[in-house]
Amino acid sequence: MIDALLLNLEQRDTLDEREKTKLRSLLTRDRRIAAQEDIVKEGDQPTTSCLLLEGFAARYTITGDGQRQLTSLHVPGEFIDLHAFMVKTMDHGIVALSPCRIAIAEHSALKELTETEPHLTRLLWLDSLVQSAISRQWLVAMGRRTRAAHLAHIICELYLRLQVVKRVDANSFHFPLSQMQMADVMGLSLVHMNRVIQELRGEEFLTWAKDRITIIDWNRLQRFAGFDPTYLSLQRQPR
Amino acid sequence: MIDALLLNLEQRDTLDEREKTKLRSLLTRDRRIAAQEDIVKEGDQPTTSCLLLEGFAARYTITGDGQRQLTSLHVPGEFIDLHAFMVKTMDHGIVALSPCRIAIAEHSALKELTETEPHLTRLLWLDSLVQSAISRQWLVAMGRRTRAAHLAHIICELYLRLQVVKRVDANSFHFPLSQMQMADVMGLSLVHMNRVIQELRGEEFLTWAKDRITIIDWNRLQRFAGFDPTYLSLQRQPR
DNA sequence: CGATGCTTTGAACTATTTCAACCTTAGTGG
DNA sequence: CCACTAAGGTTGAAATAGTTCAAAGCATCG
Repeated sequence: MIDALLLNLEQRDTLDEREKTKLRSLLTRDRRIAAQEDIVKEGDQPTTSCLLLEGFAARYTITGDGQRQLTSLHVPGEFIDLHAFMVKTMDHGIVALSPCRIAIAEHSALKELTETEPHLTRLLWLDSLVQSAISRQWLVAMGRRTRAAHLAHIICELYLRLQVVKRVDANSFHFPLSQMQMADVMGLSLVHMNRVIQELRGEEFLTWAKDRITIIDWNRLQRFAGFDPTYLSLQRQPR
Repeated sequence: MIDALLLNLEQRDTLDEREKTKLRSLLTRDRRIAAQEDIVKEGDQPTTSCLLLEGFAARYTITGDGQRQLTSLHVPGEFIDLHAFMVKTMDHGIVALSPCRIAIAEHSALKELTETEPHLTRLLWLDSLVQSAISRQWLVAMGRRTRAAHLAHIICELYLRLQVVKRVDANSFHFPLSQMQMADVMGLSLVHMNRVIQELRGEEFLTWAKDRITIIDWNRLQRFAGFDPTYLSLQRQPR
């Protein structure tokens, strides 16, 4: 069930059988969530944390005047609210952007893991550090790149994150977000988002139709985006 | 020496004497850095991590076309590159925005701490989670708030973070960043940054002259910024 | 077939950048 | 002490980027 999590962690370090068993025993129950439904709401004080098994999810915040900003996108194999176990109160919501399946871990079991499994603890901590690094790159893209380069950067990043968990097929991947949802990722209006997408299409970096993105020229796209994958920490080494 | 760190951690949970001693023994050497100098460079693979003791520091990334984006600001009591101990290669630089003093911890000692001190490990992890939460709020402000509200939000946040480590004096605090540095925080041109600052001055939310910001009306500023401090996790509770 | 939700387009309006000065302050050497 | 300089702050005006409003196109579903 938790294959995607193992792919994610084993991309960055090696796990022994005992550790894998421990993780499996941590994540027992699973749950299905419909598209557009909240997985966790702002203000919640959950007693469990969720691992995304299938689908796309996002963190979001609604501002006082009702606008929405998505602050991260999540793909299978990522913990989406692991931090709730130390932070206690959710300062943001998490929404399923497509039908999702999640596995659930009790906070008491996570706390016990930090007491008895220092290596696994470090790897889960690393997972949250990679998520931080992603947020920083999003800030760079939002603040100092052109909108087209910002979008290209997001697509490069998703391509690699999805590749790790075997959700990439040749040069294409399933990507079910609407242009409005992407506008909420990039902080743009829907109209402008549409024009930015057309810019990438026009330059023939990619095709994007229905629910599928296909990269036409990875190297050119990467160069255009100013994308450097260092921040994803994708090398396997002892941590 | 590490008083600011203790203020930071004890704001969120209680520490016993043994733990405080452990932290003191971790952070031995200290170092001074001149303003505008790099504390860590992008691409470095440090074998130590730094705690900021005095001054203002920032993470930054330079884009391909030479523009700079600051992705976080740091005040005394915060670890600035704790993550390097698991992430190995720095994907961004860290610069001293004013003269800084830092304390240094060996990665080997930090790793040992994760093996023997689960409670302290969780608190350091929490510190990195709060930094994540801050990045997310910056994304919201950059994407969906007016520029004036974005600036107001940053100031509200700094006010509380500085208050925790006793760097606030009544309603004012020392703030040595130039308008160009602030423009690099907000992803704006210098000219526009200047106009946004004048907007907050004009509304009499604050005064900002020389190196000092004074809040005139905290409640009005907070309301204008759409600021909700939940994300800073400032309540003391067992973690 | 009609309804619904997402995408695309045009045009007017607003926000932001860029360029080019000028102003103010603090420090430096004569 | 004063003239000079450098760095940061402020201003105006033209150019570019992004939003808003309004409408039309295009699939999918019952």
